[in-house]
Amino acid sequence: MKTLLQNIRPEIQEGIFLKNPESSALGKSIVKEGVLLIDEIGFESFTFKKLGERIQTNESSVYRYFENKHKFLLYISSWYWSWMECRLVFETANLVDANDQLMKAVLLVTEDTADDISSDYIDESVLKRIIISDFTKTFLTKEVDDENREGFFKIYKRVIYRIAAIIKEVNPAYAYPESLASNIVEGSMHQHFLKQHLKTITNCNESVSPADFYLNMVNSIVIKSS
Amino acid sequence: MKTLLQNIRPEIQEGIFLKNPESSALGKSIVKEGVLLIDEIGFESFTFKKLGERIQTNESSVYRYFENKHKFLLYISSWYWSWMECRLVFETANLVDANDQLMKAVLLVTEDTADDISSDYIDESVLKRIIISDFTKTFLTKEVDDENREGFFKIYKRVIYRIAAIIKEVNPAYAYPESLASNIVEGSMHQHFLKQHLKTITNCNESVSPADFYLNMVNSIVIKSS
DNA sequence: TTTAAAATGATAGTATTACTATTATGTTTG
DNA sequence: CAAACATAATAGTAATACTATCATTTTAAA
Repeated sequence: MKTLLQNIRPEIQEGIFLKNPESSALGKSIVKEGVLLIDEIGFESFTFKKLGERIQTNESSVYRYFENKHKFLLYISSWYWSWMECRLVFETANLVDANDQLMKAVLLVTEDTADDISSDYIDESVLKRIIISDFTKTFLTKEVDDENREGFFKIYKRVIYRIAAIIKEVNPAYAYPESLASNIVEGSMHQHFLKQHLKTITNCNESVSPADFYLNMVNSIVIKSS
Repeated sequence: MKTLLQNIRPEIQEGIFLKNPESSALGKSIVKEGVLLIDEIGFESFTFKKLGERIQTNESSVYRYFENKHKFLLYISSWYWSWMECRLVFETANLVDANDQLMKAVLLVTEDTADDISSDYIDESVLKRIIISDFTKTFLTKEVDDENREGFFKIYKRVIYRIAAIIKEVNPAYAYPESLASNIVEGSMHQHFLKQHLKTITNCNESVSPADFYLNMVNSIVIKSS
């Protein structure tokens, strides 16, 4: 499993990058160190100038790979969701029971960290922190409709469709499979954030994880009523 | 009801503004037109310079009321949640049954728009659109812990506590009242956004509202199992 | 009604951001 | 070995995100 996923290269939508960062050492360094820098200083303070200084290259070289930092965030987000989609496929493939598939899928998208699998150059646990804090910023913009049309959220949406499909299989009568799927994915990121920063408005803590909360939710809504 | 809420002035946490915008005509104009401008051009493109031009005042005058646009967003967010808290209190006060209180509370925080009540100078339906697109940006920053310590999210958290309290009353055995409350509030904003912009990953549309989805959720999770 | 205080307006200035353009230098590959 | 390509270095622009200063207008207190 480890080696299998290690060699998977995500297909990132045309238009997110100017030049494929996978195609060169500099490109990989931009992505790897960019992720670390965003984690350290936050997306708002992150600039290509600072990244250039960090990896001892020129600002203009970074601009040859990505138009701007928003596109960079889209790139690493697509990377993350592509990796998540892979894991969803692999880890539910061998499960015959739809209920088991649903439990596994919900666990995967809501669980704390997944350091069991790691790519050669991107630190997934750091990436996950960035996704929790910054992923919503990729679509909470005035350009969301244009960018959606260009397919920039395709992989993310595919993850939602996949979970919704399992929900439908478990309970075909349930009226809101897509909403529930998007609520679980987006909501679990929110609960992770609250657990770290606004602890009083969540029940998640060291002993209770967002996965517990959402597994319970899915059980009550989809499974028990079926 | 209308007149009652019209006269309510929200208490905004010390430190969010430099000078109370409620204290002058210019201050009110900054808030009123600032809300409209953010709605028109988006929070990312919004600047105090543009706002100054719009209301024919100087950029520096705007800076006398708010340190920066992040604080401005915090201000209008506090305003919104303060108004929501008021409505929660008023509209559940006369309900004796906890179940009814919960349904009403969930309806209030998740429903489409609430143009039944309007303040003298802030357009609530426009404000709600901004909250849906931009509220999460108030806390998805590196400064969230400092700002939380300063009480900048106090009113928002109070809204969550209130809903969580009703959940507990309806079903004291339920293990995740705060998480469910924060999931409903945050999640409904997300569903509203999806309904507008990423329609394929939600079941909400012209005929199905986020309120339907969350009322169903609450019914399955809290009420039926109690 | 005067006068002092407070609020606003106008102008200027700085550092940083978010880029684009140009040219030089190094590095592959056919 | 040369052409093509990638990167480095430098410079430059417009906009952003402010701060400071000082003049003018408004308001409120004596």
